[in-house]
Amino acid sequence: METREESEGRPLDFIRQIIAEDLQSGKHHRTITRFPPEPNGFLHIGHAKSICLNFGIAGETGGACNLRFDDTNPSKEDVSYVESIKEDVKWLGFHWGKEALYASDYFPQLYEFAAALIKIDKAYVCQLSPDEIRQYRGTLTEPGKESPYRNRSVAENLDLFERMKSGEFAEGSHVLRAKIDMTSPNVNMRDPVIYRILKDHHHRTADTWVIYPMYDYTHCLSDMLENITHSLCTLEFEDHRPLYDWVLDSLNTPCHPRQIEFARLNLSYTVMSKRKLLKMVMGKYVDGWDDPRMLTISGLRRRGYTPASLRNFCKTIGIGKSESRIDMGVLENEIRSDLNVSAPRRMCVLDPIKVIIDNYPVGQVEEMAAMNHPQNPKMGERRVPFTRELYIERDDFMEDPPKKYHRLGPDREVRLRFAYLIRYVSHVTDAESGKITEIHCTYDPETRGGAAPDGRKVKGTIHWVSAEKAMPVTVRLFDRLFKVEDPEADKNVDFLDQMNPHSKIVVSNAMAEPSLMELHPDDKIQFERLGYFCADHVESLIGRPVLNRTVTLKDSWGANK
RNA sequence: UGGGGCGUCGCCAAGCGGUAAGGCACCGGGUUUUGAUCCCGGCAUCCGUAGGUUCGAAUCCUUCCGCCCCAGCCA
Repeated sequence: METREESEGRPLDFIRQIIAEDLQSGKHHRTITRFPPEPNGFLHIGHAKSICLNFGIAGETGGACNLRFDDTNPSKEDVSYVESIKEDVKWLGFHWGKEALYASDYFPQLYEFAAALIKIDKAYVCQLSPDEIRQYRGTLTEPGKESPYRNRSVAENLDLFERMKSGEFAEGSHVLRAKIDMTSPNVNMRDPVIYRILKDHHHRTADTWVIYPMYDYTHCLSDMLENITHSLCTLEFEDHRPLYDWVLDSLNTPCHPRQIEFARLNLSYTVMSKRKLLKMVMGKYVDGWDDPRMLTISGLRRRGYTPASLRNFCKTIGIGKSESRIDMGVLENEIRSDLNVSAPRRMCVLDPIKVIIDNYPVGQVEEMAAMNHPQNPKMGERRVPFTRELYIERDDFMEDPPKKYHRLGPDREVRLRFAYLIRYVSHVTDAESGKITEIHCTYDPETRGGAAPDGRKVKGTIHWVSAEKAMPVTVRLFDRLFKVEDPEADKNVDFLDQMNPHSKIVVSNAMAEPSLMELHPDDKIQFERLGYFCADHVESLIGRPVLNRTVTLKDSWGANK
């Protein structure tokens, strides 16, 4: 019973249950997991799920989690990716042992294991062309047939494999195959290729090797060499588990990790495959891997998400085997609840309309005290200058408002947050454009700070900024990258055609309160009534912030409009 | 029509033979100088389907249905 519950009383997922049992039964005394990214792209939120799982389990059970780069395909991999991956894992708040590991470090051992497989007649060099290999493999419903090279002698195989390694043969001319069963109903077991010739420059081993081991062969042995106890991967590898086990069993290794598969993460209104993300980056559909709209770790970081919010998100969605698509709202909810307690409040007007307080002295400036957080006085307050001419949000005035509209309109009185109650007098409309250019109001001097001595109620509270003292800032409003919940649902439509053309709106002349002068890159704030924003850590300077909208506030009014 | 998986509230997800947790969303109500936050309440007589076993089933057995993955010298 105890093993099913975490300290917080949350039930254990099926993987943690298995591990708890293994620990209790004494099968293992310490768990070692691993996070094995291929350095061929940036990490995304789906990887965060795996990272939180693997590092999380290690942390909870006093074990360890290795960061191991699965770098067996030099044609797709690059050092720049290993750097970004390390940075992202660290940023998420996790630590790997002594140093990062690389499958490529095991190439010499892997080669020896392959030779050993040949010696026990469980691997052979095959000279069928890629095309022929496919034909010989059979189909899902028909068995394959054996390669004519399948029954070479051990000596000949050893010689050929050695010559593959020495670079004697051309790419594609020879492969090493496991000798298993061409009639297996599991296609992965029909003599899978375990080594191929690739004359590419490897980011770590340079030109030392011209033969590279395949994933199925490499992964299990790497796990074994690192004494991994539980090898956690996604569902599509379920069919590969027999091969994982076959390699280790055939080599009779001293350690045999247990592979367990779980469902990968899908989120609504986005795509998660690295291939597709790469396509968006290369095709300039977004501004790079760390574009704030991207669900990459670096994109989310730049957007203003915190490590804790991502970790909480992963905890919330849980681990299971059923394929799911999580609503974006769940992710947004996590960052809101984090920023709600930590982000200082500020005021900014995105779409300014001028308000003139007719009875306020020209040239007078008052410094209004504004709390940095309504529920947390410890966060202190700042002063916001109030003057005769102000800006309010164009949305906060309506000529003919409905009853339920809690803002400014003809004959209405509203509160300017932390300032005064103001009453509508008149407004001016530009004859040509029909746009309202200014609104005249009067203020009640008795209501300084926003409270009416007579206790009268007003329609609502709106944010504002002094027209003279405001600082113009650039604000970017981000929205979901895709128009549809599942951009991959329709196989006949290119996912790129489903992108949301309005996912990034740049507001270059928003008006912010002067305290934003002090904002540092990466600082996170809430603009009252608008949402959470952060100073873009690439493009901001102190005194000249570029703000990214992380997420809007919940809006029960906008939703009913 | 080969093999491997999965089907519990709109979206996730507990449940492990004793009579359906929780979160998000949604709907009410209260507080509020952010239509935010916070608080209170509501939200599956039912667990893809049809049978069976049992005193008792979402949990065990069988049938059928639906969905996903696999035929890279990618991972």
